[in-house]
Amino acid sequence: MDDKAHIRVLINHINKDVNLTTEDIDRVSSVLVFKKLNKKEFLIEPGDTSNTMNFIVQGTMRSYYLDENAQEHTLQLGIEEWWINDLYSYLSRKRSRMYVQALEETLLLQIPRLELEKLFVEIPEISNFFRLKMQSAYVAIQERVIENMSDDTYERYSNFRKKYSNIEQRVPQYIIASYLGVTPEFLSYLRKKHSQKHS
Amino acid sequence: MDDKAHIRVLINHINKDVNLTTEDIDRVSSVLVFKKLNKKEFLIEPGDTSNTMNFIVQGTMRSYYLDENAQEHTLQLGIEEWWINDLYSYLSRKRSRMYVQALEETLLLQIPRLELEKLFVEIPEISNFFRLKMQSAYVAIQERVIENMSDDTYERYSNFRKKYSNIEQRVPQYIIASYLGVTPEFLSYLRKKHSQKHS
DNA sequence: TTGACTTCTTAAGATACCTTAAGTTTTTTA
DNA sequence: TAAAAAACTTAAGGTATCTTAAGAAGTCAA
Repeated sequence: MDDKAHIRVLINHINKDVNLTTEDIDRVSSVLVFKKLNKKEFLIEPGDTSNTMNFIVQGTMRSYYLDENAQEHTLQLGIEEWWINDLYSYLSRKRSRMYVQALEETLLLQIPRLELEKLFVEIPEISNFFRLKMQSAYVAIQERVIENMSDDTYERYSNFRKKYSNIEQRVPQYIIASYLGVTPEFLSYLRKKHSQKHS
Repeated sequence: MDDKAHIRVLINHINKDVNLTTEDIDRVSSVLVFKKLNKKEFLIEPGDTSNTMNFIVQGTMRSYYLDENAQEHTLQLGIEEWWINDLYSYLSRKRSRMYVQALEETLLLQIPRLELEKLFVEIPEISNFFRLKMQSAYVAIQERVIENMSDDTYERYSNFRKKYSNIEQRVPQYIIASYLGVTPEFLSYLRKKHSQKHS
């Protein structure tokens, strides 16, 4: 796939929610930046400030942070046609405490923040698109708070597999454990317990 | 305090983040609705769809839901000059699974959704204001996911007291427990343990 | 293709948190 | 102001999850 085709993927993605004119598309295309990351390479590290919106064209990404005991906690996972970022840093203009990392060789399309703010003024549909994205990000994360508080771990694991069946196969178990908030040992124990029960 | 003074509180609140002209203020004021709730009265119950943005002029509110074991889980608390809602229902136009309830006699100023959408078009500053609110709601809830995953319960309780020192005194312990995701008994045990250590 | 590294599993002992139940204190209501 | 209701505490016993440690399996790099 060449650059134009990659850009087309992003444009189609946006056009699922709003309607861009041909001029809009050209204008948006003009501010896009490609970024290629090797496996395990970081897009953002603690201390950085996020200055771009990042659309995954190809690959797998995650965001995570280290707690005071140097334990990893995965906040977000993403594959093709997902947005990945530390929105806290991007929105607040403060330094990130997170890592945003490629789990495979990954190709991103980035929109620099200052360009995006111009686009918001020039193209209301772009503003609407990101408002919608923001809303679904909020709803998704609230969903997560609710799930973390109520369901038991195995149920959360099941839900995760249902919801992210496409991601689950591409991500190591220990990262899924760190997403669910348990140790890899315990997740392994649960998996065994349940596979025995259902066989 | 009379109605005009109450409206002034909301306008001042908005004007901390953006700048409304006198006409803007009149226009906004014209769509506001007062709503009074008795202690324990519900603003939203499961099955309802949220159709308003709700600003607390006076009182205390919380949103919570019941899990499959009929356990309460408090998602949001709010006092004077906070917004309270089930944003999931408001944004998605779907039925809520939550309760939004007054913990004291409470006075709200409401903006109906359809009116607000008109305001977004007429007054860009209002649109900006709610975009900012949306962003800080997102950042706050992400903060909460992070905290729930890393810190131990007592630390989360301490953080809660620091962050919401004004709220903590007005809300029963069992609601704080349900916000932190532990049983009231365990929170009570932690409180004792620590008060002994620090005396 | 082998060695080195990364990921996954197993298991024993430890701990945080829950459940139940009962008693005490505080707040609300009549 | 008494009675009822709501909220808080205490304690014993139970369970979910963690920690540590070691080995097995899978993947990557020379």
